[in-house]
Amino acid sequence: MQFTKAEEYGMQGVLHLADKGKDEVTPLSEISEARDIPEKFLAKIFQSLSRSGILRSHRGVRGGFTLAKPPGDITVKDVLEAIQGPYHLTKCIPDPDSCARSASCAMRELLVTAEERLLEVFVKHTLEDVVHMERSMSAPPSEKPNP
Amino acid sequence: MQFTKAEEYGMQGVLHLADKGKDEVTPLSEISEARDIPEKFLAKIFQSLSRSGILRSHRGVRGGFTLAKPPGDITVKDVLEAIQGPYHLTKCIPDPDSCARSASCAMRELLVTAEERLLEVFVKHTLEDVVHMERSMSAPPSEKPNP
DNA sequence: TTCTTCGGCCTTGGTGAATTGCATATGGAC
DNA sequence: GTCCATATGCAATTCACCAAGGCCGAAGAA
Ligand code: SF4
Ligand code: SF4
Repeated sequence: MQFTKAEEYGMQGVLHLADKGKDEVTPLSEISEARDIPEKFLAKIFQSLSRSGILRSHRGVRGGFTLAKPPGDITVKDVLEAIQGPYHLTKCIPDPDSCARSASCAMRELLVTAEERLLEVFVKHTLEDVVHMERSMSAPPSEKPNP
Repeated sequence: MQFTKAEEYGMQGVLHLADKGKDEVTPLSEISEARDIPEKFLAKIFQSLSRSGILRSHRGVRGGFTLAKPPGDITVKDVLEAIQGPYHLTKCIPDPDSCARSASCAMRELLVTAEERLLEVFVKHTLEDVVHMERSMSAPPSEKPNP
């Protein structure tokens, strides 16, 4: 990365849609206000996500966006990579020829491993998982009932 | 990250020292030439490493740098953090107050996990390990003896 | 003393992140 | 069929930081 605002906002926006159900069309203005995201910025991010087939856009009055697939079929990695392209700690990882030293570079081996560990976390969680986590975090009603 | 040039160069430089043995004083000029690193840039990086107690500097004729500790006592993470400060995917990880949403944000939980997985790799490998890997990679003499 | 090497500070150019603005296209509501 | 809300596309701006280079001073061995 670094984890950019675009990724941050993009995830928030997609989670907002996932939380509302797959087929509820929601305009940018609502998401922008609810999650406190600059509307024009979010528009650009959602365009990337539409083109990647993660969102579906609907123009015209009462238009907006919906998820293109069920939340359980979209991983966090799908969203992040749709926003900022494939993530790599160094360019020598996807393209060993970019560094003359790569063939005998031990650091590169380490970086490949590190990158794998990082991405594993994002691959193994779908939007459904995250929404579920979010709900259980924000609503713990039986924690300490009033005496 | 992103993995910056400073980290890249810093690791290369430190590995060069580790490869030569703990107590061999080596000037910037040699490292700079051997590993193809801009000398002034490397100088700045090594200053940070000196201040962090990873390197020791020696001024004057036949001066240079040495490791301050045995290579087995220095982890890759030590070096990387000395160069660019503590690594965090987002600022809400070390400082939850920086985001109003942090208390009920599931993404943050995911990011904490992802960051841990990434750093584990850097903590578990010392310079000694990496130098050892490097040697075994660049010198496989018994792989295919001449017929 | 002298020469070598590091130390600190300041400057520069370049790149990309994070916005904002405006003009255009689309399609549902009426 | 007209209107208006909405997305789409492109341009431009601002700002931060990375990468590098230059200059002079300090330290220290010979
Ligand atoms: S030196 Fe190693 S880690 Fe650095 S760019 Fe080259 S191959 Fe990659
Ligand atoms: S929304 Fe969640 S992940 Fe993003 S900064 Fe706030 S706490 Fe961190």
